[in-house]
Amino acid sequence: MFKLNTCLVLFNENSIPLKSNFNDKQIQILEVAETLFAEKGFDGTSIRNIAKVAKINIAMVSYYFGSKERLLESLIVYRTSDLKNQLENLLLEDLEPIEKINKLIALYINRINSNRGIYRILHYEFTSKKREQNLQAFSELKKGNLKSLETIIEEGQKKGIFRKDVIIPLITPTILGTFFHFHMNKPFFENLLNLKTEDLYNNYIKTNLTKHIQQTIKALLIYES
Amino acid sequence: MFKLNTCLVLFNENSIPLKSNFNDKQIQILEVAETLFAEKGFDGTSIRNIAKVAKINIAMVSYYFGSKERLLESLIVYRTSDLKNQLENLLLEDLEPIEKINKLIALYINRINSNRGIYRILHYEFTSKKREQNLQAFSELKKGNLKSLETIIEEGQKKGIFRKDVIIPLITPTILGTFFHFHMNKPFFENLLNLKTEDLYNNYIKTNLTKHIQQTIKALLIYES
DNA sequence: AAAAATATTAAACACTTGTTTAAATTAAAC
DNA sequence: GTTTAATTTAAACAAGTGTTTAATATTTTT
Repeated sequence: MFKLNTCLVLFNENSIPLKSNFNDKQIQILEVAETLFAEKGFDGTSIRNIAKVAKINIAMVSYYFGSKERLLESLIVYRTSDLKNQLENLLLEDLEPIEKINKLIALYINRINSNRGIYRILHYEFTSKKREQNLQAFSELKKGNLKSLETIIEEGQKKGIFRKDVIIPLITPTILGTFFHFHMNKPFFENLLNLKTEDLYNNYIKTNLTKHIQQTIKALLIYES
Repeated sequence: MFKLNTCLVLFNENSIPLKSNFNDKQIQILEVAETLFAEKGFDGTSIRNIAKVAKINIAMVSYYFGSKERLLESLIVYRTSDLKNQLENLLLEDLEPIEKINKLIALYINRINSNRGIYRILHYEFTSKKREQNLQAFSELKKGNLKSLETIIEEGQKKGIFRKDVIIPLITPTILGTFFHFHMNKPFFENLLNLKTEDLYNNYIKTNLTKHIQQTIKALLIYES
């Protein structure tokens, strides 16, 4: 009588995303959900809320995704499926380690800033034990990203450019945490730094904030105390 | 017939907290609310939920705080009222600038880590426009904290120890953001760094994470490129 | 064009939400 | 000890929650 189309990304044995076959209607729902989840949180957003904005019937969410929880899962898959590849391509480029780090930072910040919604959601919907099940795929992504960073830094250490007493897993928190904390306090910094328009705000992130993070990580990796 | 005791902190013209006169019952409710809000978010926590854990009647929240929203306001007041003083005392200590910075970082991390709940709540319940009203008092706190940091860094710059091309308002995001991002991804790092018990986790924050942040900020402030 | 599969709908489901009420209990004041 | 005030309670309130159902409309396949 009816078909429940899960449409999740398929993974092979090496967990490389093969395809994410969401149809137009699903994508429409996903993008509305992304906006609302980011604005008001997962629990703060109701299905009726999503349906109204997306101009669909409330039953369509269950029909296309099964449940609200699985809508969130699908959203993560939809948004994180190609970051891995981008990072792996960066590794292969012919650049000095510090340049790779700078590019990695710029890539992270730009990517997160233009997919603001989903990363904000990831940043704090997945802390509670309740959602730890969904966390599996996300955890794999994070491990892969860390591996890429590790490769670059170890390369720099071998060349004698980077110091060896840094705790590599803590560098990601510094990069991403700086961005998130800035963005989480958007109204505060808009006011403090006179970033009256959305353009000014985004530009500040793309230039000053990115530069600050690059400067910080470079100093951390190179400075001899 | 009944008295509605708001019990908010009183501010004088200089917005210095005079006293926060919550009674025992209110504090009991506040601390349960803090735990639950931090665990499951504001919207994810129901009054019945709080009442059950705190072993009180559900009407008591409205009775003592007026509403769920005002319970959150009270919680913020209850938890943030003495940080300002601690920072101002640090400024007066007779220490080298870099030592002051290190102490400020340790103070921040320790304080946030032992009041984990409320800061986690502040970190992401106050981003949505919806709660911007409550944001006023919190914004004042942040401005004060920034002022303290600025004083220390400018002192170091005058002494010729610190470089002058750092963007001071972005240092707080690096300090706090690093901690928060680490803490937000607790399950991930517990697994990655083998922090099996709560003690091991807390100890890692108190030693390694704090050291990493101090090392990072020191490098940023001192390193000449 | 007929049949089958898919998409969409409004209505109902059972349940949870924050808040209020009015009665019952306990504590304080006189 | 009686009266007044403060606290606590169970019950009810209207509104909102995620999900399911069965009927209808649309599209695709034969």
